[in-house]
Amino acid sequence: MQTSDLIKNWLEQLQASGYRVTEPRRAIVELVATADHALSPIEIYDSGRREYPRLGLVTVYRTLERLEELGLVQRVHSPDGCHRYLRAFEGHQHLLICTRCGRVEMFAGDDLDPLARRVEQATGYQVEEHWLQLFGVCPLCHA
Amino acid sequence: MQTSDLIKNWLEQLQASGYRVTEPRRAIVELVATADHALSPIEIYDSGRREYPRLGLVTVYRTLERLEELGLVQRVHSPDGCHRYLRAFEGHQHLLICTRCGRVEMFAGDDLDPLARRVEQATGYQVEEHWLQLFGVCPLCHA
DNA sequence: CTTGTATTGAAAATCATTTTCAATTAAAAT
DNA sequence: ATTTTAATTGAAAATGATTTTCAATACAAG
Repeated sequence: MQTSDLIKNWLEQLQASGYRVTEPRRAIVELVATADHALSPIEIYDSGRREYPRLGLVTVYRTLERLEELGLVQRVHSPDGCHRYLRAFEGHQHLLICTRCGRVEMFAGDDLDPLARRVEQATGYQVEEHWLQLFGVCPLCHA
Repeated sequence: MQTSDLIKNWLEQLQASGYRVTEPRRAIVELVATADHALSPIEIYDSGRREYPRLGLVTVYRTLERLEELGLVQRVHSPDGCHRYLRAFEGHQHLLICTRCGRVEMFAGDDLDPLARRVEQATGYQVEEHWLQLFGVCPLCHA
């Protein structure tokens, strides 16, 4: 899919879910849908203001919330405790992070559901969320 | 190892690393070394004050920092973004954390290696480390 | 027992995030 | 096209977690 189509698609999904398509949302969607790395709310705010100067940080948070609801973005937990947001691909995705340059790759993780279910049975827990991250060195950093 | 020995051991390690053994630290170590679930700083503060009423929250944070340095506790990232601290165990363990009470179960390092190798081939990354946490509600918190 | 320094806790600062609320604006209804 | 109506917005203030500052305290070395 072309990036312009992706943006259009996200906006359509917002609308189809009963949300309005507004200028601030357009600016945020444009950034997040096309980003090649995970963005923090403040980064989105700063970049977004270049596109739409009246943008408020609160709107960034609220829009990310909506996009997460719709499964369009996924939250990334940084070791420092603050959150970043990444475009979600289909299905549940896990992260592979380069320990040298910080680049983030995603990979499919359906594999974990059987494990989660096995652990549920063994422990009696109701597993709600799982979080898997791999750390490694990306091909570019090998050189 | 007896819990009393564990506490003594932690305090000795603090001292051996050039840190002083103080009343506040004793109270904090007593709590964290013997806890059966991951504790948040504020929980440690509240419980710790029963043992040593003049305890300050700042000291809790600082002591946890020291204990983490020494590899005695490990930090656990909650989905809500705040941190909990857990006595570090030997070997590679994965965590299942109750999002209500912070109780932690451990399950054996069920082989993620095949997955890691598959991801390596797909991405060209050299995977060095993996980190898996499950979040859920424990049986006790269902009631 | 004295002394030097690590440690402490209260208060204030910082940082991420949420809430409140009056003004604005998208989109449905006319 | 214009009106209407409710969703949305952004500024400011509130919140919650964590960090910094700094003068007072207390551990442990001498």
